[in-house]
Amino acid sequence: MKLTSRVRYATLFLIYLSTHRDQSFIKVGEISARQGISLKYLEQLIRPLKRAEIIESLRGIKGGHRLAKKPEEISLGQITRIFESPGSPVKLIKHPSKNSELQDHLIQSAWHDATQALYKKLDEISLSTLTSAPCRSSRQRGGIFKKRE
Amino acid sequence: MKLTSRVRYATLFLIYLSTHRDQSFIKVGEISARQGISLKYLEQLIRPLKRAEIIESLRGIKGGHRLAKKPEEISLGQITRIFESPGSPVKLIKHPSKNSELQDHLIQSAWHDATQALYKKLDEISLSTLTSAPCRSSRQRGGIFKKRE
DNA sequence: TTTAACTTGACAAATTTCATCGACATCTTT
DNA sequence: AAAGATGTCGATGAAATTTGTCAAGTTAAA
Repeated sequence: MKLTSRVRYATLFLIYLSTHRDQSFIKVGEISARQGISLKYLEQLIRPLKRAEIIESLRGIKGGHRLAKKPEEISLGQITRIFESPGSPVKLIKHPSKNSELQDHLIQSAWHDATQALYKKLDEISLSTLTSAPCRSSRQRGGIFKKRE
Repeated sequence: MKLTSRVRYATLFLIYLSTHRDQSFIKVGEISARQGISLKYLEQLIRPLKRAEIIESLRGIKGGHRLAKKPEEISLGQITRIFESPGSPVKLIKHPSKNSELQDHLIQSAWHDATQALYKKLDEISLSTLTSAPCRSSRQRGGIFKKRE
């Protein structure tokens, strides 16, 4: 599982589209400027979203992007998987050792289980979950990003 | 939230230590070779773990590493936070716009809530959860890493 | 005690990937 | 045709990942 600015930017972008479904076809520059995201980079991230048929785009002076699905049908899990590299994310195990294969594979699958639990959580979180969330927990606290001393 | 190979490697390493608590002081090369992880890179990842007092190390010919805590006291959340960059992970919002600040902040905090939900999940998953997991769900299925068509 | 073997620890360099930026082509409305 | 938007391609800088060199600590044998 890879969770970098790609999925963050893409999600921010989709949330914006989700909360502006009335004004169809929104321009990238609008979101880029207001959310502080690089315009050209965001444009690159939009292409995979379009291929996945999560959004649809229109060129021209009145062009822009809009959601191709309902917000409740788009989950963080989908978005994350879109930006996952197609290659095998779990490396093959080299075995200079002899009979300890079972142990090694168990370790790999332990990590596999962890990511799966995470994906399950991500699949539960949809755009509508995020925008109309009643369970806002820590808006006023310092937040989850405390620095370590 | 940043979830890259760092936390994957570190977790794989810690799981190995967790399942070999009888043989105290395990060498990095052992894990590196068997899990297919770059030796020198893994050595770099071990240092932050040591600073966080999750493991303790010993040099010399009989040296190596071992857990400094019980497996149930070490969570994926801790590991992830250790490798988080100290800088602000959520960008400040530039405002060429006028009065739409509320909307923009809501979008940012929506993402904030999502990552927080993830961290909460990560905090629930400890090393002992992973190693002695009775809830192995999809060992035989294709797994979570299906490619998109 | 000395030496050799083997380990982690500290840097540094090289390579790949991520993120940003720029130039130009393409599409669509006016 | 002109304007304003997306789409494609390539270049650039920063960060992540990999690899290499050497110093320092620890054990065991000579």
